[in-house]
Amino acid sequence: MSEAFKSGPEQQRLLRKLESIAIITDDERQAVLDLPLTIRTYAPDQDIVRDGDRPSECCLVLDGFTFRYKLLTDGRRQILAFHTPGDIPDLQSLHLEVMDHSVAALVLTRVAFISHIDMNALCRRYSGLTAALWRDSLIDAAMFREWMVGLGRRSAHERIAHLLCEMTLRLAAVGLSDGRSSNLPITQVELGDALGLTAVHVNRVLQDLRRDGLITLSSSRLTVLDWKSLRRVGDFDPAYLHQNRPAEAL
Amino acid sequence: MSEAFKSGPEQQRLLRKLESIAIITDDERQAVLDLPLTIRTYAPDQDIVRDGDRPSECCLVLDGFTFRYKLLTDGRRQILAFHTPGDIPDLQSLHLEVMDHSVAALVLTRVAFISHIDMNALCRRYSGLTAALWRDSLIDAAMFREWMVGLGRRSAHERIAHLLCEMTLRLAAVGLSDGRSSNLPITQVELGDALGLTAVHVNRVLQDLRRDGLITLSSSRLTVLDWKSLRRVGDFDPAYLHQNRPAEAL
DNA sequence: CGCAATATTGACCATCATCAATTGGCGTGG
DNA sequence: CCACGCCAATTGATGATGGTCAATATTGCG
Repeated sequence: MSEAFKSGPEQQRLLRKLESIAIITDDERQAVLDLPLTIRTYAPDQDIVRDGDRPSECCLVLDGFTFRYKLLTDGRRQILAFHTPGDIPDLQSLHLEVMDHSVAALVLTRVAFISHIDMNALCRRYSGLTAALWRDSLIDAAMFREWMVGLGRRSAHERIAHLLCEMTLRLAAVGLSDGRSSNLPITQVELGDALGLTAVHVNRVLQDLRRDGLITLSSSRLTVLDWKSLRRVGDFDPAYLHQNRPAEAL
Repeated sequence: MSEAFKSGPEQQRLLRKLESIAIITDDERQAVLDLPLTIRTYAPDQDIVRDGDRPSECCLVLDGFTFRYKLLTDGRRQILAFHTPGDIPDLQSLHLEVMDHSVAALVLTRVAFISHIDMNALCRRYSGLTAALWRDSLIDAAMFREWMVGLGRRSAHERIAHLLCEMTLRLAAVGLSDGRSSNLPITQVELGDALGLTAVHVNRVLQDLRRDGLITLSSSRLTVLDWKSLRRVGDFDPAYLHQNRPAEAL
């Protein structure tokens, strides 16, 4: 269930991510490729890191999906983010000792762990990598801000349309969508917990979106039939994703 | 309206903030004290940085309050955060070229600007300062996460009680509250925009909290009469603030 | 003293929650 | 191969939280 690698294809995943958010020099590239990783696999709904933990390593998503969430004392759950391959969902643990939320696998997911010690050594030697990782954590925060707008001020229809736009774009950015159809293994309960809605209401809104010919969504397959309308309904502007290359194809 | 300083009491404000979140060496301390600042003053509701801007400097709150917000196309507003003296509300602009939200003064506010060039030079030379600032931006994100939980999953009463707890604690941390009574110049409209509620509903909930003897709030003065109950109503756990010294006095 | 911003009140209503039951898809074991 | 079981999706009925609209009171302040 757990294996250590030296310079396999897993490091490449991290490298591609970093190169997508900053310019990486040859030295830095090599240092990333030399990073020791520990690979582990998680079942759906299994926790990877828990609220209150004091992690000594960060996790990098390799295959599958993860999500971050917080639980209220009475069991209500708020999902804070969904993560795709290349993401480091608990990067913040590098500088915040104790976790203020949990990270779990959404589906069967392969994860690579990088020790904080190695990560810090890397950052101390290469200020370019520090900047890249810092920037990554800032984009993370930018996505929280946009979700706050949805939770606070958007209607259920707007929120759902917005999320579908965001996920399609993000999956396309890592080659997991052609911008039209994607594998999106998120249940309606999870959508509700992410968007501050009940699963029942999510269901009804999805039916509206289907009826209006905007999307198709069944057995984990999302297809955007009418990108323009979906984008309009969700009032979606991808600026907050801070992707350098504009998604002109969409 | 704008003045340049060398090593005045304004740098002290920044230093105290950094020392509250990380250990700072003597060299680093001196470097912060030598930081060139530009001081400006803003009227209530005046924008300091705007959504879409490409700032070349960061702003440090000296006196007063600021808030960050996003506007929807139809005018709805979501307030993302309130900031007190010592905070750097747009620190993320150091690594994200274009602003994805705006920063404005809540009341008459004095702000110090630090150029990105100076900031980056400082970070390149002192990795401890980089870590401190990075950590600060991660605490910022942690607060967004907690607010997301409120917006998505808490009732109006819970949200308001939670915010009042948070503000009291944060103001106490910078010496602007004794933990009981504080100057909190936030209108009910602004509270609503921060909490995803209407001003009318905020008004009604505040009346409940007053009637139940939890707080007193009028003419910008908040007094917590029953901290324990307020904390219980808001389901408030300050862990997400990542303050090192626990607020045992409360 | 008199505006202008903020707070407050009342009546009415919409969105979304709650509760409960049913359906459908799919993997598994007999 | 099919029945069972489980999980996710769907449907219906009902209701509460919080929104909307509009008027009035209060407060701060020049």
